[in-house]
Amino acid sequence: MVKIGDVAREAGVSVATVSRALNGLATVDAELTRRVHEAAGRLGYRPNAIARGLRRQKTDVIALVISDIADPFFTAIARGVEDVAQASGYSVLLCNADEDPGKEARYLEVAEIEQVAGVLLSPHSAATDVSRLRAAGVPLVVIDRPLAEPVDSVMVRSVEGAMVATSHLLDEGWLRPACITGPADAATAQQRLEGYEQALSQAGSTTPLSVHASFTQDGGSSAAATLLDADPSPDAFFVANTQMALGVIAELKRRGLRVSHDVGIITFDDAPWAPFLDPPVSVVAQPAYEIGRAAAKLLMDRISGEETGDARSIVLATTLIVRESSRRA
Amino acid sequence: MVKIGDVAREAGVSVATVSRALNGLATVDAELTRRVHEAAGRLGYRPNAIARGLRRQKTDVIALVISDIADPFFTAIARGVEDVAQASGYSVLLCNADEDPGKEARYLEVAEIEQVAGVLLSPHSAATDVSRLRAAGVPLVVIDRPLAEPVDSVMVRSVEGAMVATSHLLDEGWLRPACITGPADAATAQQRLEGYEQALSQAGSTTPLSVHASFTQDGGSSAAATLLDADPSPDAFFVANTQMALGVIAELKRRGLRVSHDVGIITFDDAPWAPFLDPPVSVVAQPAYEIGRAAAKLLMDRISGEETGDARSIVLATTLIVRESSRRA
DNA sequence: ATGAAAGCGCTAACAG
DNA sequence: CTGTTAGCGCTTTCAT
Repeated sequence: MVKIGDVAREAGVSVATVSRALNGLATVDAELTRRVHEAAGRLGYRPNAIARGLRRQKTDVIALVISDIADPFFTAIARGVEDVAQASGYSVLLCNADEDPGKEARYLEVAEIEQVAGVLLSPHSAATDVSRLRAAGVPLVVIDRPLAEPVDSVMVRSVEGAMVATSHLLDEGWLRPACITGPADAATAQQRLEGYEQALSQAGSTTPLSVHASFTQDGGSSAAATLLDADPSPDAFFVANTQMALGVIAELKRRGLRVSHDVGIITFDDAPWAPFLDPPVSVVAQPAYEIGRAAAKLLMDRISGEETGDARSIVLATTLIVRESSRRA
Repeated sequence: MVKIGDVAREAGVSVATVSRALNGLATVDAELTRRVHEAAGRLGYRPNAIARGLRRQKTDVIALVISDIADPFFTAIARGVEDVAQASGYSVLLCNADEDPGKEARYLEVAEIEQVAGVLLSPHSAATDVSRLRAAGVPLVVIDRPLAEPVDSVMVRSVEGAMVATSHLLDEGWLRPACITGPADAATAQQRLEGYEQALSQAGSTTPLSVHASFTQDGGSSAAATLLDADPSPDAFFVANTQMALGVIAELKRRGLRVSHDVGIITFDDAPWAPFLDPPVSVVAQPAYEIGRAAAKLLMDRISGEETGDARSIVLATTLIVRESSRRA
């Protein structure tokens, strides 16, 4: 490994000068700067990020803790984050909490001991503990799901989106829409259920009918099965994410129920495949990539110290995209 | 920040003893070990990974450089990697090269300067330069795509899988199957094309008809458009990945062509949504999660020094899953 | 504008 | 078995 001392010798200057020149500290003579860069190039020198991190008490990596890497919503966020992080010279430590509070806690600890410059987090629930991070003064931006305490955040109008989706089902003439949502302790699961319930009560229609399940395809399947076995059973579903929606559709298929003829479906989040299912599925879309970008920008502002004020909150809107699955054929 | 010295004082021992006790170095008196752990707990001490990394000249993170985070194939790999890495106490720095050699090179450099313990890489092409990593003695395992030099790797029988897929199309009675594959410089794109061509020449059938495009939905769409406008045009498609397949299907729909009636389709890789499209799409599936696990295990063996021999190579099989899109209705 | 030297927090010789 | 201490490679005072 070639280190800064080697470059210094090669360039005939001190290590301090090499450090300054390489970090663009302006206070270095142009000629020396040239010699340093030349020497560094000749030697193939790469500054050791660990050593620098120790000295600076902070690294050039930010942590992104997402809830589920298999969910296109989160990978889209990841792309947004990555794009702005990279533009600012930061690497992204992508952590998949997998909707598991234990894993989430472990990753938050990793972020702490790895001295990341900041963390982006979609907290499993409002109870997620970020006290150590905050005590350590690590900039934090929360994504998609709220936290109890005030903190920078990028959210979408989740409750509103859920209301819109449910109302749309009602408008289409479905009589007993049910809600299939995520784990009871997950914030987004609660919000989507809440929006559903509000829409129902506003319409003064049927009693709510909902079930919690894991945010996965299997979760969607078993939730649908439970609901379909109930009496009376629902004739439409508002589903909390696309992975669950796939499961619901699978269960319907299994039972020979035809979407849009026998039962209506609409789901939270769009997915690349949604327009191509049989029938195409209606969704409430979230601007995932933009969420990622916005959150990363907020974080960069904190890291750079450009922003020091109170918690800022960005709230993005959802978009209802009606395809066929929610229509009554 | 509470540091090792604070714990030492609190426990009434030296920093060396704290370090040894916390790292489970056995050579510490049980009573002292207890006191150290107690003190550490009381103080909420977390060892600084950066400082440790500098001293040990190596961190507890491995880098996983994948080609496209939007591709379910790679996210499944990521899950496999993460699961074994975590079990061994490693964090994963997940890097999305985005099929861009420039980004890939940058991430490889990040891996180097961040002193990661090892790297898992799905190289964009055989020309991907890993010389610096190797010179630095960083353990490397290559995934999914071969490298020119000998190195630990986990591959699938890609060419064979492509042959099986193409032969299946021929067996179903399609007369002019075309191949839609990835960028010309991407190794997997080449392999899939190669298998396609071999199947065709073996069958002594029509001249090959293929086009390279980006591994995305848009890539699939435009490739399909090009092919469909050709004369004579193909009556079936072997598509190199699921994202492209979605694009092909979109283009077909746009033109009013019905899959399995007017044209057949089969794609490399399975996807959760594949069974639910209209019609369900046939695939050649890869054991993505297993690939991730196997690769991570290989890497762990190298990192631990348990394995020091020549490059090992694991080759996994693909599975033909016939649904409806490839059938001739 | 440049250099010498002091650390960042930890681990691992080395001494005892 | 435990403590003292020398670094890991870098940045950043502090002198000059």
